[in-house]
Amino acid sequence: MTGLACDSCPVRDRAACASLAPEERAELERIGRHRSFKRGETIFAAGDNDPMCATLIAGALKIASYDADGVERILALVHPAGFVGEMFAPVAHHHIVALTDSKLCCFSRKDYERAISAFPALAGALLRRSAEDLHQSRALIDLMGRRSADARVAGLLMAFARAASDSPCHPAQRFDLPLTRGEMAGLLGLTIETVSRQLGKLEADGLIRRAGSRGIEIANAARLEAITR
Amino acid sequence: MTGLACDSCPVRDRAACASLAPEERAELERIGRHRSFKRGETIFAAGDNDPMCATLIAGALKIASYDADGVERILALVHPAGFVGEMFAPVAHHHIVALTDSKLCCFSRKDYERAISAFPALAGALLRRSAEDLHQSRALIDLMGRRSADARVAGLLMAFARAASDSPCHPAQRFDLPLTRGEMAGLLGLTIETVSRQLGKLEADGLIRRAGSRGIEIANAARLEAITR
DNA sequence: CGAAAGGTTGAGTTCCGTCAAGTGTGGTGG
DNA sequence: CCACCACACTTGACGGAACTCAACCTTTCG
Repeated sequence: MTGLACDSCPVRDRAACASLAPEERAELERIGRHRSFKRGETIFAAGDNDPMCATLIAGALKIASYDADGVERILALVHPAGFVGEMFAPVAHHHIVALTDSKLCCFSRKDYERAISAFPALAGALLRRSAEDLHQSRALIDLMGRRSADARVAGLLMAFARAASDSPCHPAQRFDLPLTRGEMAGLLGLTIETVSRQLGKLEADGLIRRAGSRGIEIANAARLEAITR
Repeated sequence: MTGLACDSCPVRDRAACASLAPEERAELERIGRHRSFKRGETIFAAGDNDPMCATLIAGALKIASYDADGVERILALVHPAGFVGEMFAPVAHHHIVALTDSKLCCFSRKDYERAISAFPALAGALLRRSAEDLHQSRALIDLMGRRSADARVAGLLMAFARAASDSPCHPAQRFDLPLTRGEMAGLLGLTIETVSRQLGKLEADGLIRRAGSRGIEIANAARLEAITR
């Protein structure tokens, strides 16, 4: 709920606004504001008709829908520098919830639309982000289309390992799961129990080692990758 | 392989180029060319490094990946006025194949990139298309996340019914399946046999009627919708 | 300390994938 | 015109994988 300070923003050169000239960014800074959310808080709810959009500065979000039984289905994860919010639909389609304590840089849609038409570079940057999001979505579809639970869980672990790595090509060998079992299940279309059992089996087979309930160490990346198909 | 004729183009006011002023469109017309593909032909293959992009004029496409066993996984369907091709990645990520005989309006990526920076309206229009694609992807993720095969098949039928309808709100009551059983299976992460059995069961339960292998008539939309969750 | 939330494990059952055989149907060529 | 073939689709039997239900363990937090 504070003013902005783009100069010290941790995502200042990765987010969409990074493409702007200094004076353009000053204008964005004028119309946006920082907000913080605690783990589990809902940022936008499906059906909201007071549309907002935002860049994630720190933390992590999930985009999710809930069926009639209240079962959560996770449609996408959002990482820092990611952009969320409906720019074109009249109402929000999905729930956006903080996975961890998070900071966002929020804009009213009307203001942001004006900024897009005023600053052509912004449209280009958003297009690039959107293409990236689309690619991530399709990667998830690919993952969920696998028919066996072990392929899905192994694929998710490899995806996390890649995301946790600094170098874009080599996956991290050791990382913490960013999701609960229930969230992993919601992402993969499985149940909590199945995810838990598959992790146990991967450990028993010597493909991974576990430290606590969240820590993962990849013991045999090649075999883990091989299960993935 | 012919020149363009935007004036008579069937998607002239729905595709991305619709946002352009006449003289801008004339420039696009100069750098693009029409190509036709037969059902089953590959338009772009994953790994292509001679990147192209295109607007679909007529027909239908699938974006797909293939696992080590050759099992096809369909990541997205593309309808007329849709845009395909990687604008940002160095190589194509997925295969793009014609589902039916199709016509495309193709551009080299380099040319199209130039057009985007020259004509800001084009970036906006592509952003809108991209947001739509992203929404479709998430709808598919939602569908695939359903745990039972009947919910997935019923949901797919409802999606086709909505797509086949002229009016955006009410689903068509009668339509032809645009996909083979194998393609439906690849889209939903099921097997051909399971899709076939679920269709049989939906018919036996009186929720749908079938005419030939492709014709579908929705007999009880409410109950079909209810299964969907 | 107790409660709540996340996680694991076990037993039983249902569902879906696999394998296999069989039924159209459209297309090609004799 | 018909024989043949390829392809899409259907149907059945079977077994294994994943879901359900339930109990229990662990960690965190008030």
